[in-house]
Amino acid sequence: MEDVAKLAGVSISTVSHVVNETRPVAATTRDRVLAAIETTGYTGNAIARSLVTGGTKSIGVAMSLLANPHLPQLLHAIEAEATAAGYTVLLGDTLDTEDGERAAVRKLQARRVDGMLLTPAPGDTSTLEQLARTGVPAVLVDRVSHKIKLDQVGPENIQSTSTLVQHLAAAGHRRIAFISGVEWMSASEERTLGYRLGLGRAGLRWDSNLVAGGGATHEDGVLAMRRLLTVPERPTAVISGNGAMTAGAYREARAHGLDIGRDMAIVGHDDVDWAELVTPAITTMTHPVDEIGRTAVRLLLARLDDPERPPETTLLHPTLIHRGSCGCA
Amino acid sequence: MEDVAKLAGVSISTVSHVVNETRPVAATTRDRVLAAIETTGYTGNAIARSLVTGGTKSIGVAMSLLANPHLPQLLHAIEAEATAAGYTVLLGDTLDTEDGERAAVRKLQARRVDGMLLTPAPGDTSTLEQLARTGVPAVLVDRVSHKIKLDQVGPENIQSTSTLVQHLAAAGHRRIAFISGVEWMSASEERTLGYRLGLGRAGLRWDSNLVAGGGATHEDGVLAMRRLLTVPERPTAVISGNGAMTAGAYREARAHGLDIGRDMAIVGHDDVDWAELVTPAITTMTHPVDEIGRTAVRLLLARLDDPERPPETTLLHPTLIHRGSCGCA
DNA sequence: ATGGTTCCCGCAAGCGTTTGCTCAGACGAG
DNA sequence: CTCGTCTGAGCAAACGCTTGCGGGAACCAT
Repeated sequence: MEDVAKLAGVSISTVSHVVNETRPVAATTRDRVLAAIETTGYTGNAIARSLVTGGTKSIGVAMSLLANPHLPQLLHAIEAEATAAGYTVLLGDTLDTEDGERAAVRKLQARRVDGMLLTPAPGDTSTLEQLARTGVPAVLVDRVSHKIKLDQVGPENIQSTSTLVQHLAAAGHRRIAFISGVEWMSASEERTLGYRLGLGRAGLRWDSNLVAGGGATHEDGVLAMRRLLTVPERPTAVISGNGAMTAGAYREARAHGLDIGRDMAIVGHDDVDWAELVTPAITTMTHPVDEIGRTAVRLLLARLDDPERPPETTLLHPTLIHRGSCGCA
Repeated sequence: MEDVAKLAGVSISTVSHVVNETRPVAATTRDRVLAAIETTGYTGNAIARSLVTGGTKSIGVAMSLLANPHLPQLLHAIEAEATAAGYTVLLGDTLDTEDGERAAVRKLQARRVDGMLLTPAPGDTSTLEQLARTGVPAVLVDRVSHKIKLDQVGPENIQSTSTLVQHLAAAGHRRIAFISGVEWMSASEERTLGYRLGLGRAGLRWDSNLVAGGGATHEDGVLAMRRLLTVPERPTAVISGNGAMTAGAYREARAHGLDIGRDMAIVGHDDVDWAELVTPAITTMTHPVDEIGRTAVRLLLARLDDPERPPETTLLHPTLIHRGSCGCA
């Protein structure tokens, strides 16, 4: 910067003002400075800037890099939105454990990020408290909970699952089963709730035999489907609580010789990338992942702008992607 | 920090030395400082530290967040290895375009990362030159090129494709086709090379009718397979150049009523997550993604440690995941 | 001419750490 | 008792930038 100033024949403060457009500079002077910057290849030192301004223009993203099925899309959306606002993204892997989360958050804090996007690990609370205590603005992504007074963004689960039920009911199904997710996740609870809600709206009765699960993996889906196929008056349609389990259920149904779409309708949540590669392609509720990412960043920036604004929870509605596995049409 | 010093009744320089263990401090003094740190809740300011030390203990990762099929695994490995060494990961999305790449690299440089991991966008060179010019240590990940004098890590393509050919030949196939990737990627060239090499080793003749492609998407795979199915004396086995095309080829073959594994063997590269969800499951060469990520970080750290060491290119060998789609067994 | 405005721009004080120098005191040896 | 050695700790100068304050030149109206 000193070199630039010297080359342009001005003081470094003028260079600073030119770079930041922080006070009017005579056109000719500005041009000279700009030229000097060009020839010296000067790149501002964000570190030094941060030291004096107090902000780092960076946000931390703490989530499980492996457990999130939408990570690429989500990160892409976050990165784009952040970059557009002049922010950089720092990564922290929570490993989906309390300890990992604590470590990730600490690390990000030590880096003095201006704010954080966090997908909390199961069972956690202490980290959230620490966040609140240290006053680092944060918004919770994807795993939403009403008992927390923080900004949050996530998919809407109740109505969307209900939609799934109603869609199947409209196609004539009367025995609609549900493969539920792991219990500690509020998303699972909500989807289960939505299932019941949908049944009610469709005028169908809840039958505990038609609910299987409590898992999240491919294998869990296999087992759940296996069990559902043994219940008397077996279901003609199955709704799966998450992407991986949908795959397992799908395989298992086919392994039993069922023609998916005809003998058995299968629909799921989470639009995984292979959903349309299998035959029949899977009908799912697809999450507005991009929108979630962007909204999260926007919420964070809004809070950075006005720390006093009341916490806000945004639920984004999944949309039904109608493909072959539900058998209608 | 000043508060800590005051509270402990020492100078801030002593506090610094206690924190960094950078010079012996009398036990009693140290204890007092430590206690003071505890009660004040002091957390070192990484920003200020960076300003004076010149290093940021951070590395930039510049790649296409969307185009890389292994992003989660790769990022996870990178993050873990970096964190273990006390480094933080900054993200930059190249969008897989020259402009995006340039912007990402610039941004990361402005953040003064100590080094970068880069998956270069197609056709790029200018960014690499700039990197070299500005002297920011970098290692190229996944997309390797021999004409570049930088540290590089990526999958080995020639031998591994050859292995695929030989595997099929050993199962009795004589008409083995190849769906090649896009031309500008060195990985594609290498795989094509490996295909020819494998043919040679298996004592088979190269037949230009059996090479289709020049793409990367699902649709490209569909078209390539469609064409292959029209050649006289049609192939009994197909090797696909990348994951998405494998899916397309698979679908198209099945759409033609072929029983994959019996009528037609299909094997591919890139072990995508749905490879074992389809029936028959797909035999593929799976890339050692974790290893690639870890190695990349290690290479970078080594260079940070000794900037003068000669550039090194590490090729990691994919391994054959034997599943049903090749029909042998 | 002269006082008052307006425009531009330079000065210098930090921002929170690290670190080379320096120094005071304690202790042994001569 | 003096001097050389250590050990332990403080001083102050950077690091590269932002920004409040102040000053000089040019211009206008009187």
